[in-house]
Amino acid sequence: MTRKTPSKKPDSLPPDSEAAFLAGYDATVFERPSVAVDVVVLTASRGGLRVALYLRSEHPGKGRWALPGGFVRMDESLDAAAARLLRDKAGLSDLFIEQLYTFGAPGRDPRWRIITVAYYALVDPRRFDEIRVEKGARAASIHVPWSGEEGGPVEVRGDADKPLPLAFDHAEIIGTAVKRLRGKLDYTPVGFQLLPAQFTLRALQDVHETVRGESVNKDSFRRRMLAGGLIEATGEHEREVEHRPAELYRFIRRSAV
Amino acid sequence: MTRKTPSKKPDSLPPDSEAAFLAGYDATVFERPSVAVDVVVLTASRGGLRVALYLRSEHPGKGRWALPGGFVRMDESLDAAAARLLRDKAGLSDLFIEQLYTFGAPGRDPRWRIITVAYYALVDPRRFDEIRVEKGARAASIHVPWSGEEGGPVEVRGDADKPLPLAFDHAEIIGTAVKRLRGKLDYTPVGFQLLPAQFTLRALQDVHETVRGESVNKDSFRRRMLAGGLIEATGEHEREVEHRPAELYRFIRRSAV
DNA sequence: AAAATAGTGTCTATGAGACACTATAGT
DNA sequence: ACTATAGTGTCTCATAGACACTATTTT
Repeated sequence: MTRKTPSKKPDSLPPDSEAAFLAGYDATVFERPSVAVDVVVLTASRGGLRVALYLRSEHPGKGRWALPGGFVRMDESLDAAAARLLRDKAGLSDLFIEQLYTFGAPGRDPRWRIITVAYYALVDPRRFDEIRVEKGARAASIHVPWSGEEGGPVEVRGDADKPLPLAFDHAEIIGTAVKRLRGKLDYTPVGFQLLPAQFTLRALQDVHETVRGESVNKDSFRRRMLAGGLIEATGEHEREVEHRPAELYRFIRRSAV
Repeated sequence: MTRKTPSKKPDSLPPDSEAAFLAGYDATVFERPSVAVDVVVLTASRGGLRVALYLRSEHPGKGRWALPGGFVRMDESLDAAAARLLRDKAGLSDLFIEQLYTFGAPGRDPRWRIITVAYYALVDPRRFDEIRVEKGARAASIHVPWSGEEGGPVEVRGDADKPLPLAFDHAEIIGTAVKRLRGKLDYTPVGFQLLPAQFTLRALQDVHETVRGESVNKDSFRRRMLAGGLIEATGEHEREVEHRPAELYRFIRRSAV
């Protein structure tokens, strides 16, 4: 890692000049923010949207719940850092994961300046429940106080619907993830990431209703999904249900066209 | 600015524990990436999409063209840094500006680790052309080698369609901005940010066609825009044109509902 | 048989595209 | 009068919602 020596540091420069730009450049050699990555691990089931949280046992944010996160290493990309944290803290890999937004308000961490690049990951409920239960890990249900894609912070609740206090600006980060997910649901194949490999149309509809926070028209939904060319029937049917078993479908990954 | 002293640094910790998290935390006291902000200033006219670029006069990237950018100060938010850079480097303020994506590949800057939070700003062609012409400022036209919202790097060209070499990963950053703009055009009032306060429906259609890179149906477009409730007629008409003058419209900012 | 959900067929309302037409400016 | 663009009316087609109906499993 080579560092530019802070030799060139002119006092007066014409504003907006390239030289002024480079002067500002050198200044950061002395003081830099820390850069972290936080991951919003989301799942959807009939009970609603859930997120993986960890209880902070030390200050700051002691006694509050936080997203899995950590600092970016100097030799890894942001995507790699997110994948590493997901693996180390939640024991999950090979998930859909995407960069969400970067949060950098000066006071968001009381210690010093920490800029966090937030990611969100999607996982089906079965794998979500398999998250290694380490000290303090918990699946919290998300309550969205806004409708549509307005955005804003959310509330999370634990067992018995008890509200969980969130550390830092994590309520806003989770809210941003929900907003993004709602926006992508209709136009991308993101919904399938919240389901196991095989699923019924009803399960797919449940996912859409859970994410959007409102019910959708059953007939239209079925037609749209079947006409979309993104799923195909497996020929198999679900078993051990108390009613007529539905056919199982699988998601077709868009092949190279 | 208080710094946690690097006193606590245990050698062996149970993996995935909170203590391990905090150890990783302390490590960053010693080595941190720099954090920059780059702004993609976009405008649309019948000639196509254009972006504001600056010639780099020093290494790295000497002789190449770069987005206006600079380092985030320790006491300002990311949004504030973007607004400051837009004002100082392009002389523009009060524009639509939004965070785009954060680029952090380890090798993207050959000097040392620089993570850049990219923003994009939209401006109408008249104001774009008013950008203070300082040393090296230039409006480059964007050529998009992909269709729809596939994404990927773009090419930029200067006068006489001469290709301009871009510094760092700025071709990818501009491509990401174009992709985002295309995605938002149909579902948000973002198109109006590329027009002056009063505009004709034809001008609005030009903006959509320029951004999307393909022609749209005239009748349907007019109906959609008029039915959308986002614009209203001013009663005035354009003047000094070689044909029937069109009515001028204005964008209605969504009032609190 | 009753209950519950899966899955199908048909009608209707809405909105986009296509096309034909009229209107109004400059030359 | 001719040309270019603005703006309107109407037809058709595709799709979403609504509703009624049939199908298949467990209890």
